[in-house]
Amino acid sequence: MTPDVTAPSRTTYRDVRAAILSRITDGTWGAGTILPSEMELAEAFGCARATVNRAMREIEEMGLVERKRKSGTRVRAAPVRQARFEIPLVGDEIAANGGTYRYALVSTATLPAPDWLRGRMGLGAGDRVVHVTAMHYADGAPHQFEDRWINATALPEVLEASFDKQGPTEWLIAAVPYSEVEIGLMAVAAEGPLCDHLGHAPGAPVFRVERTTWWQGQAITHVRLNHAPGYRMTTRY
Amino acid sequence: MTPDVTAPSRTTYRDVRAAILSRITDGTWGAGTILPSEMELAEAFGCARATVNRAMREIEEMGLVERKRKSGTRVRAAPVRQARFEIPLVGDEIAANGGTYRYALVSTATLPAPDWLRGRMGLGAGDRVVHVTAMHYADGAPHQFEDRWINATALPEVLEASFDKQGPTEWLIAAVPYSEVEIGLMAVAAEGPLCDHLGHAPGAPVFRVERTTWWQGQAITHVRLNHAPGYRMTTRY
DNA sequence: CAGTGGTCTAGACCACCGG
DNA sequence: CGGTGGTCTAGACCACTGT
Repeated sequence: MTPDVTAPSRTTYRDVRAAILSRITDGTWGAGTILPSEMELAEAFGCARATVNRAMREIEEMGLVERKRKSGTRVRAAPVRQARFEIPLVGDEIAANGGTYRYALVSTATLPAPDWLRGRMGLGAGDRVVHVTAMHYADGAPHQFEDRWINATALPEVLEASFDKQGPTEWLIAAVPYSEVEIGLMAVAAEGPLCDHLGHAPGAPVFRVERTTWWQGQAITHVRLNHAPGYRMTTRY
Repeated sequence: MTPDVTAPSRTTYRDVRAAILSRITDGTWGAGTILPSEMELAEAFGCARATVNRAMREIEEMGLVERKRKSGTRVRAAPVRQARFEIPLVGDEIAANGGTYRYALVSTATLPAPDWLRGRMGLGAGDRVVHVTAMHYADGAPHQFEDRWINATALPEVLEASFDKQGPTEWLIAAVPYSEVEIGLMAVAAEGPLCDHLGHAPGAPVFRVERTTWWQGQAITHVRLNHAPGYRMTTRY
């Protein structure tokens, strides 16, 4: 047997995905087009149907097509655009950008949960929380002001924790397994301690990330991450 | 043969995924743990390795585990948290919240690309752009001020387009196949026409989504979507 | 080198749903 | 009803990488 010299490796699901994607993005298969069935594509590409299926599932997940049994796969008119943003630890984010990270605890206190927090976290009247504020610096300049509340009823260990050297985020990661998270992004006006710590003028626009974390149905922590002027959250897709 | 009355259907990849997830989220498999190999899990769950593989791939995609050949699957210490935000058409977003949507064109103009835009979009000195500004209302109240620039050199049809009744986003979706997008989120201070249209006081914090769209290596459009006070972008995961 | 994940295959059965 | 996607299987080969 003379082996096939041009030895084309098998068709991979990446090949199929790329081929289909390019037909969609170059307009060959415009919005509303029904794509050939998986069987037909498998034959056309010379591969198994499972391979086409995986390619198609990924394209569907990207939001470019809509799949339904019997009716087939249709190119979406208005792609469900979804952007993915990485939510790294602030220290990692700064290091990734080549900066030097520094952490500084500002304050800690244990107190009954204020009303607005009880609503957010679904706490009862008797629940106590630990309130931590801290600063994160990049290359010596203020980068983020962290304002965090931790449910001491659900997580009594927090009463023993010190956040002198280690930020509350790191402590929580070690203390609590994976959890459900609700994130909100917004623009707010700088006021109070925020101005002092971030060097904002009062009323200046602050980019804020608000995050509430739940574990097994209980709210564990609520945090406001307030960013220094000029901060942008970006992504490509 | 008496058929199995309790007829357990086969183990699906969802079953496997749920089982593994619960062991991770309840702390049974804490951060750093090396999970059993796919073969072992397949045997344990009584299913094919491909089924375990699919479950594991999805868990990996959620950012909970890290997989490497030979070394196996390890539970991440600091989960690469990635939040997915839906980026719907503003009209759809308002309708989804039960509001009434209204669109109003504010201005259009054709002009040479200003310097800052040439940088963003990679345009040459001679390139012309169409500048469109428009308002989006929810239940009659200002919701979003859109400030968009479209590359007329790459997309000459835009010169004939009217944005009286239809927003530029809708027009672009119909005119350009799927494209690559760069998104930035930020907080800025309200100024100029923004104040008038959104009802912000000058200097008030504005949540802005900036988006640049590319198609086949060419920048097609750059848009700033400025939101009315109180706007939040939220997601859960 | 050997173990782990990465992927493909050929075949099968099933669930859904449009005509 | 019949076609389409959804999924599982058993087996195989491969690519990477720790030891």
